[in-house]
Amino acid sequence: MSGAPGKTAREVALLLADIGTLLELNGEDTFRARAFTSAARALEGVDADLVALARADDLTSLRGIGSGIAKVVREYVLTGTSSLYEQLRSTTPIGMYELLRVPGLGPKRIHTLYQELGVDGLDALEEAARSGRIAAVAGMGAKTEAKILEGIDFARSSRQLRRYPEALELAVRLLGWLQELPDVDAVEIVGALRRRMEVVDRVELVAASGNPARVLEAFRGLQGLQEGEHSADEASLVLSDGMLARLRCVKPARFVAAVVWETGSADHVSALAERAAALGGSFSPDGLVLQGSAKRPGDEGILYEKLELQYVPPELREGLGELDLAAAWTVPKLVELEDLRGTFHCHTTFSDGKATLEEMAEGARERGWAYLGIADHSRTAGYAGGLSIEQVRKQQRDIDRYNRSRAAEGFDFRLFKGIESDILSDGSLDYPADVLRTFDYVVGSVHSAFGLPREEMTRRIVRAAKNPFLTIIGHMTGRLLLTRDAYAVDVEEVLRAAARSGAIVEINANPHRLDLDWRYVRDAAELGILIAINPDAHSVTALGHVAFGINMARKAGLEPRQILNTWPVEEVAEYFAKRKQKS
DNA sequence: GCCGTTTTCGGCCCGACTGTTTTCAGTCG
Repeated sequence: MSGAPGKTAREVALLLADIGTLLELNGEDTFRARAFTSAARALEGVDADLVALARADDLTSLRGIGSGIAKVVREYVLTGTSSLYEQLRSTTPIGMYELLRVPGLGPKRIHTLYQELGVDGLDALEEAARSGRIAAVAGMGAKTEAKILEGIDFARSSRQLRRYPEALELAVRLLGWLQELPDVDAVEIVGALRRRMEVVDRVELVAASGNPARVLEAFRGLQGLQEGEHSADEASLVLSDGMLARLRCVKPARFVAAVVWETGSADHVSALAERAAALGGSFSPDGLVLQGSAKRPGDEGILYEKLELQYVPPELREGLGELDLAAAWTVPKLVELEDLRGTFHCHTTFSDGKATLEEMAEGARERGWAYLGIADHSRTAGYAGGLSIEQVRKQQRDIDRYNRSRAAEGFDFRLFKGIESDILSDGSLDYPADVLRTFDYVVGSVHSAFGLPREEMTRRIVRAAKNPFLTIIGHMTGRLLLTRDAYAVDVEEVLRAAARSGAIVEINANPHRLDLDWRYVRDAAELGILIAINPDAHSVTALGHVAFGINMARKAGLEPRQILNTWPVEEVAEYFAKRKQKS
């Protein structure tokens, strides 16, 4: 759990990104800070042995890394620490990070507020705003102050929360550490994380041991963690970055029941308890009792069976009616990652992607996929290198050429010609009809004018959903988890329009989005809407984001057939062609 | 701090929007 040398590229990327943020917060030159940020991004997808490169003095061969950053990386991978990072950390109050979560506050203003008013965290920010001192700072005024005050609640509410991948990473490390303990017989990640929730407020684990007290003692002694609350069979710790970790440790005979108890939502678990009571028994944190005797189910399936229920996968244990399905033995056979044969929303170097068309295609083939849809940004998205009509034509020629050469080589793989077209303010798409017609499919997304009134935004997206050129509605609400709320839109109304027009709805699998929200995906599925799981990948590695989308599809109870990317290539092509015929 | 067949210095994705301003800075996507 500590900083041994031999860092992975990912760990180095995290360090460089953190340094970039710290430099910004310290009011350093924007371009210097950006150099660290872009070096971090460049390293994210790199599969290089940084230790070897550092030893060979060859780090600068990597794009985005010059002599200055090479020194930082070298020190970090060889010694496990970075003096630049330590120095920045020691002079930057920890609360400054939280200020970045306040909408309307960027690094410049944060630095100014720190210099002028000593604002070093959310509490100080609120105090300064309430006393009217922010409006008095040069360059800011009453409106800025009011907006900041509004944003503080948002920043506070997301303080302890973590997105799934970050929480999972921590949980896996704790899991590995626990598995190494000689006293531990078994460990399982439980709670919201095991239910694959998109955001969690804590990491929870259950361990089995003949000596729970000793395991909990070791857990409480973990390096770098402060002790929180604890009771007889559990301990909680607040980690240095504010995340909460909780361990429950029980005797092996109680393990399975404890795992089920700690995994389900409160509603799911109380429904299980009701079920046990109806059978004349009981289900509690201590275990399952039926016919007067304590049961020791060997696995979770047996526990559900003893309650005369079909097994319920963790993703569905939310208390949303899943026990009715389990009692009727009609739990859906949930989609799995292996069911995917391709995906449809990927970017390339034609717009703001990091990998070329060919690299993305090869990445998809290596995953065993049969097809990949390329959907770069459309021309209005200037900030993301959106494609002019000429570039569209060029890309389509490249795709045709690629497909021909694969076919000639006998490979069973196909690229689809798509585009992520901006849905403009009036609900129209971003190219004239004669250009839209040339795509196999169109993902329509909102990237601008987020502040439209709810009715207008709904009208805008409904109009797009009715447009026969639009095939898939991309990230429906524009939310960025823990960063930006969904814009105001009547999702139900858009879904009804999509159901009528035959538009597909995307689960954007980027772990920062996971949009459409799985709760609405349930509604979409009930309306018979077809779902696409799209990684919104800007690199080959990010194709793997589809796994997060699968999590959401499973939470929504989807079976493979309800998801376009599980279909064989011929059926997908046919669906696209039919959709276009309506235009 | 990075980068280079317009540059080893002087740029750095770029345009819309907002609020603060009297010509622009900061944020956002």
